[in-house]
Amino acid sequence: MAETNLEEFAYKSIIRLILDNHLKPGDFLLETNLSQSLKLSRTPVRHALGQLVAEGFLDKKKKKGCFIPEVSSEDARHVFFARKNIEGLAAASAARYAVDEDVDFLYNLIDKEKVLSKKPSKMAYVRVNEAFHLGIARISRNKYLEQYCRHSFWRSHAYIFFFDGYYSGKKGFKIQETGPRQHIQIVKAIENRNEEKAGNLMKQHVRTTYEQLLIKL
Amino acid sequence: MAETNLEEFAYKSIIRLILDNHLKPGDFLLETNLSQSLKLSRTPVRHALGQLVAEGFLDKKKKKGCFIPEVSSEDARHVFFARKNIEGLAAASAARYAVDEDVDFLYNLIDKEKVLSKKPSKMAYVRVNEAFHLGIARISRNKYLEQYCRHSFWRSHAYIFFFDGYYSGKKGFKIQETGPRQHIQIVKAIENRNEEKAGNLMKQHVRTTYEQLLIKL
DNA sequence: CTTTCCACTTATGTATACATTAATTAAAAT
DNA sequence: ATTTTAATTAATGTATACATAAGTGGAAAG
Repeated sequence: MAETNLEEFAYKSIIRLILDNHLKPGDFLLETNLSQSLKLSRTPVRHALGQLVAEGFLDKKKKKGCFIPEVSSEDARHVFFARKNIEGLAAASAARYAVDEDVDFLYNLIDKEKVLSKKPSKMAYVRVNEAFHLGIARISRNKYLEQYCRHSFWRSHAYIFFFDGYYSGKKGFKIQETGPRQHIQIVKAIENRNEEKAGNLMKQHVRTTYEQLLIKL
Repeated sequence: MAETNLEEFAYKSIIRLILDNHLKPGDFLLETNLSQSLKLSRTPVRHALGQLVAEGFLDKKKKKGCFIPEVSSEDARHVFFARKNIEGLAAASAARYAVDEDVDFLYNLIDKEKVLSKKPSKMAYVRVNEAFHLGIARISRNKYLEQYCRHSFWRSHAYIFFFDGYYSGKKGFKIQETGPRQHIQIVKAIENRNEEKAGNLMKQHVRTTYEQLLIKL
């Protein structure tokens, strides 16, 4: 917490709040509340919220406040369409630029996934999954692709949380078998420097995620 | 200028400043300067700068300030790669969702381009060109694609300005013949609802822009 | 019972004073 | 002459007081 200014602290705290604290779409994040609970003035909190809005992770109504974006099936279609194609590009690019260390990194994540499949914990699974997808985005070595991947990934995640009974308190979460299996195939394609295959597998993988979501809708 | 708050005013003014006022990569945009020249307090200016940094249009050094991102041939390659593919997706999507009004809108822009080719003015040309590209992004009816298009377009524009002698004061600007011609082809593909063709033509068009840039480098 | 209007509340929007720190410059020591 | 160090500067970072407007609820009119 030290070594960083209050704006950054506020920014990270708010993200943490969003990811960990079961905030529902439509919920407001009020400057006054946040500054009280984080024990700082409104100024850095306001700045952090502005960042999150600019990045597209929060929406905002003038003179009203910032809130978790509303969900809709149309919006889900849009975000998954964008994500599918952009992550596909990133995976293809990753297959081109990956060095051995990168491949090792991805295999390590897959090992962690295997361990988690024995003792399922949604929080842990989500983290590893995120590390995998954003890891490939990073390996693409293209900061623009990476930025768009990160954005569409996080934005799509609102749906995964929302429709998986996370907010409504359903318990029956279990890790999909398809996820880890597809991850392995993607890494193999990257390892073989097969750009086209890596891209197509990633597109397919994101499509699968979307289709599993649609069933619950 | 009315009907909007000062943060928005500051935001738009700064973008305008960047696009119109010959700012070079590495140039700083200082809160104090801006607030003086825009005749408002630092607060809304600071907020606007924060937005622009969060959106990736400006870079920032802690306790130092915000500045126009540095350029490099590697970065140019990255941004044009992303832009080419994403605008390609957007054009394909536009071919799917365009209504007659949209096609009219695009043909109108092309008419304006034709007029401009007689009396070339870089500023005017750049505006119409931007309206064309962002217009297609809008017609894609996908707000995520649109956001990424807008970002990569603006970011790539830094290069077009920079290497076109805009900063260095060279005068010999003339509108490329290829640009308007390719625009017409793209609109025709959209009019015919030919998604694949529209996408490929747009990719080709952005690639052309990049190649014309590389010659000057 | 419904609608309109007005004051009231609440949260953002803005200005300003002050704190902090990265960078620079000049002085001092080796 | 070069390096170290201390003071200055110039900008951001932060807190706070106040302004403003969007939403709310209740009283008055229909």
